[in-house]
Formats: sequence, structure tokens, C-alpha cells
Amino acid sequence: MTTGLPVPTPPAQAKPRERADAARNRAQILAAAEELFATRDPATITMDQLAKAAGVGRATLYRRFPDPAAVAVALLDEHEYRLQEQLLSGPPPLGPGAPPGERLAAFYVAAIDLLERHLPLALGAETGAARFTSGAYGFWRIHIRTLLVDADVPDPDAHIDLLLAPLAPELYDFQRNRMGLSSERIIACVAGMARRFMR
Amino acid sequence: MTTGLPVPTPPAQAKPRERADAARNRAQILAAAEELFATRDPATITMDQLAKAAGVGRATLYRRFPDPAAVAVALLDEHEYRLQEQLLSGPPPLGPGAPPGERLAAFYVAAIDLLERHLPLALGAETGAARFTSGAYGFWRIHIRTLLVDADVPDPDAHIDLLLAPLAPELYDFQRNRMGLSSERIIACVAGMARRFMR
DNA sequence: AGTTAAACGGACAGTGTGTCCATTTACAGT
DNA sequence: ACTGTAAATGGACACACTGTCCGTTTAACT
Repeated sequence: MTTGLPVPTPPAQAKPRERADAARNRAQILAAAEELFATRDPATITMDQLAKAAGVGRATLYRRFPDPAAVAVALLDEHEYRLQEQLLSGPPPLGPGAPPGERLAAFYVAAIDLLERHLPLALGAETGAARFTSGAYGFWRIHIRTLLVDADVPDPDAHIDLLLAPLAPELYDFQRNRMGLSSERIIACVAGMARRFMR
Repeated sequence: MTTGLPVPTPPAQAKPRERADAARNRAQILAAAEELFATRDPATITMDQLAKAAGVGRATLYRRFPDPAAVAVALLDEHEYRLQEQLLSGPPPLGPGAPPGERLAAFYVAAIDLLERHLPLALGAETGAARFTSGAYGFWRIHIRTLLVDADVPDPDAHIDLLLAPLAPELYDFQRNRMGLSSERIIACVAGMARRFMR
């Protein structure tokens, strides 16, 4: 659930089924978190606040999530999983079939759309350098690498993270809210760079 | 001192001259901080540790710096100021005279060199979204904007921060230390993108 | 209804924060 | 040199957050 990657059913873990109270609390936590991250500054949210808002004890919260960023990641994963499906087997230009430059541009558009709709969560998921260690980031890296290889770009590995850099949530937040750029303007700019880059 | 920008002598502030003990403590703080940031994980350094390491009380430290990131910024500014001078009036291709693509490539090389030599400080300076509010970042934005205008790139303002994104310290740290890329490889890649981008 | 294991949440000790204020110290003017 | 003044210092205080422990509650299965 943390990566969204199509995992081939890990060695038959007998799943003891989640207890009803546990499920209820999990739902309460996620609902309260969605609300909190949208309201307060995502960078300052504490386990204390999350537990209080969800109406559960702190230990209950710690049972599932190690820190506030993990809660945001759980909330995000759900949305990012859909994008991953589109990339793997959706219609072109997002999915396979279109030329690499078009696919890259389409990926940027979709990723920025995600960012636009869930920016507070994306910011909350970024405590420290956690961005690079998230499962979604790893998936994106693989996708970009494929596109680079398809386009015969030399030294694709050195390009991957450079091409993902424009999607850093804090950067987007800065451009959008501090510099006053519209999401359309940013999208146009990034998509243009993508097409030009892939020749 | 916090921006390095050539400020035109702010309205004759009668500068009461810094007391000797104050100067001594400032030096101790900066020296101890340089050491600490290089040793421990820059993201976890506290005001407590800095004060202890410098041999001063915490209140003394708070008198000058609001948080650990501010100490790192002060340490970095000194180095970044030299790069700013080069950009403004140094020899081409870093300074004026070369075509924009070459200047952009040279800027990337110099900035990454700075990052390579002071990565712990750069990481320490990034508590939260502080990166974009630093004076050095503002200077870089202006510089990049000039190059974009020179190269007749449409909508330069939307491109500025996108072009600066590859210089994010956490990104460089990831590529360098997590992915094992050499600094030369990263430099070559970024400089190549710069030339291609400016046509 | 009874049993069992999972889940819960109040409480605790520890760490870091930011500010206050009594004391010390450097420097200028005599 | 001496002294008055304002700046500088650092220990202390009150508060917030952390992560874990453990006695108690509760769901689910027999």
C-alpha cells in the first residue's frame, strides 16, 4: 500500500483480517488528516494534532504511522496509483504508443495536475529528504528512464532526477503561490521543455 | 550580509561598531557551526548543539540567528558572494560576453562546484521551504532571467525556477550519494541540457 | 457466555524551543 | 586611570512534541 507498485502477492501472508475498531480508527485518522493538511501549514503538523483531530490516543496513531509525513504519503498513494496505471497501460500519449517526447510532456501535465489538486498533502509528505525514498518517486524514475532510453538520450541515468526536479512540491508551491504563476502557465512551460528536450 | 547583493549604502545607519566580545562569540559560533554541519546530519542540528559547540549560552546564539538554518546561510553567503561577483563582472563565459547558452552552462558548472564543496551547509540551510527565500536564490533568479531574455525565450518568468530546480541541494545529495553519480557526470549532463535548451 | 489476542489511550521521561532577566563586560567621556 | 552606561551574556523557566510503556477495553471466534 505504500508503493502502489504491482507487487506479485508476497509469500502467502495469512492476513488475520482487520478488526472493526481498527478499521474505524484508520478511517477517522485519514479523514481528519486530509482536513488538517488542507487547513494548517503542512510542514508544522504534529502527531499530537493528528491524534487529537482524529479523536484517538497518540499511541494508536503511532501504531500505524511513524510520523506525520507517513500519513500524508498514505493519503497521496491512492491518487498516485491511478497515474501509475495510466502510465503503464493507459491510452497514449500518457500510456505506451506515443513518441517519448509526447509521453514525457503528458506525464508532466498529469503530475502537475496531481500536484495542483493535492499540494498540501504533497508538501506534508516531504519532511526532510523523504521525497526521493517514496515509492511513487521510484516508480516515476523507472518510467522516465524508459522514455530516455526510447529516445536514445545518452547517459539516461544522469538525466532521470534532473527531469523530475521540476515536480518538487516546494518548487511548485513557490511558483504558484509566491510568484503567482497560473497552473496553466507552468504546465505549458514544462511541457514545452519536454518536447524540446527529446529533440 | 545576508544577501550579498550590492546594496547602495542603506540610509546612513550610524553603525555603533561591534563590541569585541560580540565579535569573538560570532567567530566562535561560525567556526563551531562549520565543523558541526560537516560532521553531523545537517538536518538534525539544533540550536542547543550549536551553542554548546561554540561555548556560548543559547540566548547568545538566538541574539544573532533565529534557527540553525540561518547559521548555515550565513556561512554559505560568503562563498556565494564570490560567484555573484563572477556572474556580474567576471570573464566569460561566466560573466557577460558569451552567448546565453554558454553562460547558463558555465553557471551550472560553477553552482554545482559550490554545492560539491559545501553540500552539508547547503543541506543545513534548507529547513523547510527556506531555499527560495534566501538572498542568493533571489540573485540567481535575476541572473537566469537575464539570460532567458537575452536568448529570446518566450515567457522567461515561468522558466526561471524550472532551470534552477536541478541545483536543489537535496536533489544533488540524492544523485551524488544515493545514486552514486560522480560530480563530473552530473555537471556534464546539466551543462549539456543548458546548451540544448538555449537552442 | 467465555476465552483470547488485538487494539486502545493515558501517562511518563526525555529533548528542544524561545524568552526573560539578573549579572557581567566593553567602551566612551571625563 | 576611573566611572557610568548600554550592550552582551548565559542560566533558568514554561511549554510543546516525541516515542514508548503498560494496564484496560473490546472485537471476534468458539
